Amino acid sequence: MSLSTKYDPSSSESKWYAYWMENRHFSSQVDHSKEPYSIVIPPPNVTGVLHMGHMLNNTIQDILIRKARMEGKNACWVPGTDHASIATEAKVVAMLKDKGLDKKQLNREEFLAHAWQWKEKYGGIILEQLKKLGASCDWERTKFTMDEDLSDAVIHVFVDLYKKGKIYRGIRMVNWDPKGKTALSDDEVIFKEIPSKLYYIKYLIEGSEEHLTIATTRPETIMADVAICVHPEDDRFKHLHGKNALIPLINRTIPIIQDEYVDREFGTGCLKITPAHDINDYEIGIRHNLEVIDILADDGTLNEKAQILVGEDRFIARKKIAKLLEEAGQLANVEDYVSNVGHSERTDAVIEPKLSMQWFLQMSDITKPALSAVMEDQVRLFPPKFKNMYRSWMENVRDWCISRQLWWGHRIPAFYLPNGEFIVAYTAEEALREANQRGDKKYTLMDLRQDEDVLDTWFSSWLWPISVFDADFFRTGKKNPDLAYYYPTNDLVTAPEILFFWVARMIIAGYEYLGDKPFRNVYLTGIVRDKLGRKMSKSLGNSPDPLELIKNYGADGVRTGMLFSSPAGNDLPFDEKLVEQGRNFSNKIWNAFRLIKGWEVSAETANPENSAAIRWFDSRFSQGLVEIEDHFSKYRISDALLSTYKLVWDDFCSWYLEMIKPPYQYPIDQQTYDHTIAFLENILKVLHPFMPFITEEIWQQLASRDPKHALIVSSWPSAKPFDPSVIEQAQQIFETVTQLRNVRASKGISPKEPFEMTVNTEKPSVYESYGSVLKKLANLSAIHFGTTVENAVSFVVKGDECFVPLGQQIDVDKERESLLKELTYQQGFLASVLKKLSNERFVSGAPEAVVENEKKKQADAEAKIKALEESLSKLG
RNA sequence: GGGAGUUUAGCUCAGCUGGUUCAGAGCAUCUGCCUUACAAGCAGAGGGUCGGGGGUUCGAAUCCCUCAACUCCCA
Repeated sequence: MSLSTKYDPSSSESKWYAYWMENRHFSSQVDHSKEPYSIVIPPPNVTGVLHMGHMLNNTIQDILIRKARMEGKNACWVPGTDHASIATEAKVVAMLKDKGLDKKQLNREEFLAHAWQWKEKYGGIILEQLKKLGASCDWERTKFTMDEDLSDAVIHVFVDLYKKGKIYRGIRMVNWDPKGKTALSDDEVIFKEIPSKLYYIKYLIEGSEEHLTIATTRPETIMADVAICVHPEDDRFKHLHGKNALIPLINRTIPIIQDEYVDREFGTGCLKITPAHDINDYEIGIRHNLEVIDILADDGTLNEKAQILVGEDRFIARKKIAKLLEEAGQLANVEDYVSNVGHSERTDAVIEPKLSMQWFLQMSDITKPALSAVMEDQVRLFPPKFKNMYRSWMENVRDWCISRQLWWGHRIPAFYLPNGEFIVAYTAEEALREANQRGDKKYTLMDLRQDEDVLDTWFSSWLWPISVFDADFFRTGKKNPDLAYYYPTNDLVTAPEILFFWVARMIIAGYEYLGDKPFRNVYLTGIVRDKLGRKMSKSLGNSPDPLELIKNYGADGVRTGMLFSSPAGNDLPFDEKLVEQGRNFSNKIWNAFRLIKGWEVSAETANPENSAAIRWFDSRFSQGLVEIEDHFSKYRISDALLSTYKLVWDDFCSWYLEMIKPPYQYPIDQQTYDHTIAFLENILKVLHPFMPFITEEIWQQLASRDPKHALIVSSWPSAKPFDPSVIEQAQQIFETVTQLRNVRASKGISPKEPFEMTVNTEKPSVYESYGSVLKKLANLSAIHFGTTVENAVSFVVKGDECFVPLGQQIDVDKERESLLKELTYQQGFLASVLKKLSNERFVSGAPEAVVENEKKKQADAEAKIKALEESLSKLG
């Protein structure tokens, strides 16, 4: 036989993936004779490359989809990518910069041409990488959130929600990057501790000689002040209520107001209110109906509203104004201070809070069905602990800011007229028509100016479970056959960090547009961390390269390795050891196959001695399968894998194969061989979702099969009813074998030296049917039945007393000691059981089954004690 | 500041509505083996009183209170 002792994954992986693709095993079409089972992939960014999080996430999806496929369902896993406005635009800007091009020199169309070029070149990389992992997506259905039809869907939804009155424009404070001249999302802002100064500035109270002093880190913004705020309960300032103060240098009058927001302990207890340049001040400004004065231009210089230092950069202005204040005698003091300052992830510029006009989706009503769907388990979260988080978010949700100051994305379909009015319409033509119906003025397309902003990426991906099947639905309002058949999808597998950003919003869109959930179950994976518990990230460089791992350990090894320690919702502390374990498991399976493949089959004889082993494994397999199915039904994928692992390694390899294995160079009988092949085939089926490549490889080597009978489309095994006593009996034999091996190991006797064993039992038939097994696995030369043996080591298994005569090798004192130890334990056990049973309140209070169980324990313990006492007396 | 979660063997985790002397699994560790399927392996063994304290109960890892540590979300 030429099979290597080591499984080599490299050749079979590409071979079988190509085979599955060629035979279109991943593809799915509407077929009403079959139950649909669908999953939509959480679309990775087009900028993305495969990282460990994707590996975990997509492995789980692939396991679910492969199992469903084998269960005869019409399994459809839709892949795709999302356009990731911010990340992609940043990439493209960086790429242009490398080419010596500045985004500012390009117009929108030119920039987008570059962006699409970039997308065509790099956008598919991550999907190709998923294939290496074995992902059985229906690639013919691959979608991209900026595909023409999906883009149309987004625009239709925007128009629709606007017409329903759910989308509005409003002012909002954004993170402004004065260097990049763009707004940033909160995720793109990095906070750093920066040493700065706290300036104490004196403001004159109007109509008096008195001053009050405020402390600020941003003296350059005093020209934008609109009030001074004190705490209403603060006795130090009660006499100032209702008075006004004068801003230093420019002498503008501002009111002194009271608000509980003020921290009396911080600084002087007086707060200057600058709504245009601080989010908290902005909110106070709204509460007190204050005006907003914005003194900063987009590039971070002071504008004419500042009145002084116009045109100066904000940091230079800060120094200059401190000097001016000092000269005017209005700077009381300067202290060193460390403040937490937001910086742009990309330009490192200090972020400026800036008010700007944005588009919002009103969330108060639209979220209601989505909240109850999860609370009432229409959509089930795994693990369910996330329900709490989900609820608190949905109950306190704020309106969703859906506009972004970028070019790459879905451009907002709002068209402005020269008079400042705007019209939301699907196309410019429609907007024009409406504009001309509105009034007597006649406009042309040239008069319309479309909003410059694009929509938040989530505003397209929230439609994903609908639009991948039927993007036209949003236009036609009629479901196409795909949507009618595959929606709602079955499972969604994603990370808890985007439970709100994405999952909740998909549920919202599902109910808003189809009146139904987008998926039944949401499996939330953990975050893959390194050994030190840090999140894996490119900047830390602590993430292994997934493709490298696949190369070294095989895709099957990596898949199982990742799952070994990955219960739903728990973080996964990644360790290459896990992947090694996965590889070793592949190897174990491979070698079991090598053993079986190497057997010569003799047609003539059946070997009746193997029938007990066959009967046992048949039962054990069904038992194991029930356990595995149970784990799957609860989305405990990791536990399902571990149960499979033990079924294969311990039960099939370590026990079953050892039991039936013929001696070297002897043939195996036909009957045992046939059963063994059938067992192996079932095992391959159960393993397939976890380890698709090696199982298909072995499956195809076991017999020549046509594509219709490939493992990937074979039928999932079903558990047969089994007799638990078969398993119990085998368990007894296995324990006996272990005890016998233990005797050898503890006494330093070679496994090659045969033993004779005498058993004192009431059920000799068990030992008779497993006689050959016992002899083979424990190297017994004979099994006798009897009640006593001189000079023997003895042990008790389930009430049966076993003796192994060892002649001179036996140390009577040691034997007695170990028997006594066991006896003491059993007596203690019995005592505790009896104590319970003699307790009136236990017997009357506990359920009958529990009491019954205690009585059984009593009987077992008594039998064991009796056997042990007998053994002791025989030791003399 | 508000809310949630976690804390069980060296590591990662199971332990459902309290009931076997209940303390489990995998990995790691230790011992002995290259026994012709597999040293990426085989056989055997050791290891925790369930974060601390208190309570309820015939009985608590499991329920309640409290303290502590860690994590996350929101502000």
